[in-house]
Amino acid sequence: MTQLREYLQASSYFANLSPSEIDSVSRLIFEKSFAKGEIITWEGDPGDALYLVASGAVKCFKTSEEGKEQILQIILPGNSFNDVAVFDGGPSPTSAEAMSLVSLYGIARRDMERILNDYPKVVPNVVKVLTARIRHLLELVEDLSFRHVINRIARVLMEYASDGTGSKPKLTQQEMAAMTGTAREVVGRSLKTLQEEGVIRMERNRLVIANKDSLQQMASSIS
Amino acid sequence: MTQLREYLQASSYFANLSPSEIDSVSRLIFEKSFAKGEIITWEGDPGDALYLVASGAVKCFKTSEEGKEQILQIILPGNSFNDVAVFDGGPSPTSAEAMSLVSLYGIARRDMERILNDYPKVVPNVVKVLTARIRHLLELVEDLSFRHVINRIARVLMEYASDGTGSKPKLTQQEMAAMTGTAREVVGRSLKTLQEEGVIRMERNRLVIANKDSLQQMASSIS
DNA sequence: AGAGCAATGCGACAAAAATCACATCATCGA
DNA sequence: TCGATGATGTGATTTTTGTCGCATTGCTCT
Repeated sequence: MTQLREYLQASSYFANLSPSEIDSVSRLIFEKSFAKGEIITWEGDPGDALYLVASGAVKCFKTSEEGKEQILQIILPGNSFNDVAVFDGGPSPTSAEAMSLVSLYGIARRDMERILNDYPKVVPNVVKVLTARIRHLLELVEDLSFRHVINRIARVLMEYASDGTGSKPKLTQQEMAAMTGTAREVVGRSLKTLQEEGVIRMERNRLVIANKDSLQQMASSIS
Repeated sequence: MTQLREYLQASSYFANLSPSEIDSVSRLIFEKSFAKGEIITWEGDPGDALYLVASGAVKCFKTSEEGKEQILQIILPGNSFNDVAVFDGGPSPTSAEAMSLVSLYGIARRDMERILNDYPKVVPNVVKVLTARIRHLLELVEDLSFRHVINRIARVLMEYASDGTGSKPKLTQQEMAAMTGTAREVVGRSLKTLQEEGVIRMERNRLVIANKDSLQQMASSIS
């Protein structure tokens, strides 16, 4: 329980609440776990609850009629998903799947409404989370519209290079493809190219950034 | 002035305020006009003010280093832009340009903060505007990632077919290209294809939807 | 009316990305 | 330890999209 309170204290939604307020909020939270590969929410489901990731990683994605997948965001510990549907009452715009063993803190929609009402201090936080989401999506659009696949992949590598905390999951080529809106084979070939250019290196089945500067350059350049 | 109050009464931000509250809000608003082609906000500018479109049309877009343009949204009367930067205090993520003679109602950031503070009833509206923006961007990502150019164009045609109110501006091929993330020539070819298939028709320099059903089908299909 | 400029039309070609078809490699359970 | 399954590597080929170059057309502003 103390763990939960500490988590809330550090979360983007409740960072500025007093200990006693945190305490009230914590009483509304339920916990839930999912095994790797399990679906947490389906696109189109009603947004019954908002989830905060306590541990593990969750991917938010859309699926096309033809089965292609586009990952919109990988949610790491400390961040939330399913916010949009909870706040506007509409159907969830994306599906969410556990990328690893995941444990979540959930808040039912009703309770979130109550919290917003009772603790107006939370409002600016909500607004910040939503605007951050918008900025993130704008970047994704920019990526899809302006950059070539190899540059998008460089960006993914920059962002998801393991930081030692182990919170960022190792990505498969399939997942990188879903993040960059392309096909798995194309990712493989791009990685090969990056390798030939000495930007990255494969070490015993592990991808290592060999030249961070040139990767950064690839990540920001357009062509 | 009455006009302004009526406008606010109907706007997504202030719809549920009482007449006297609307009155106070209206005193904070300044008016501004722009000629067709004028830039209203540059990407990267501080978000000093939020704008509501009173008349005309405004395009929000990003520009790549190479000069390619991606339109994110066309803002028609009743809707707002520059919200994100105003609410999170960061630089504006997009540029905005007048697509026609435009008149705007502006609210300075400070004043918007004050309004949010004084009239908590506005909060849910803000949240709704932001979530709507997120949903719209998710659709754009879906489009860019899943659909071919010709299907995206069909969607644009469906959405921007003149509705008789005259608020939707006639789009050039260049603009459709910027909306669908492609090149002008490709738009031209796609329109030609749609024409050959009898889906649309060109009448004295005016594009007419000949078969709404098949256009709808093109717009929703993936391949 | 005509100059000038923006918007189009269109063919030819280049480039990027998608698709197919397999072979190979890793890893994780039983 | 041995399959089975999932993840990769890779060539060949097709589709789609992007680019170039230029001719036309249409509109706007004197």
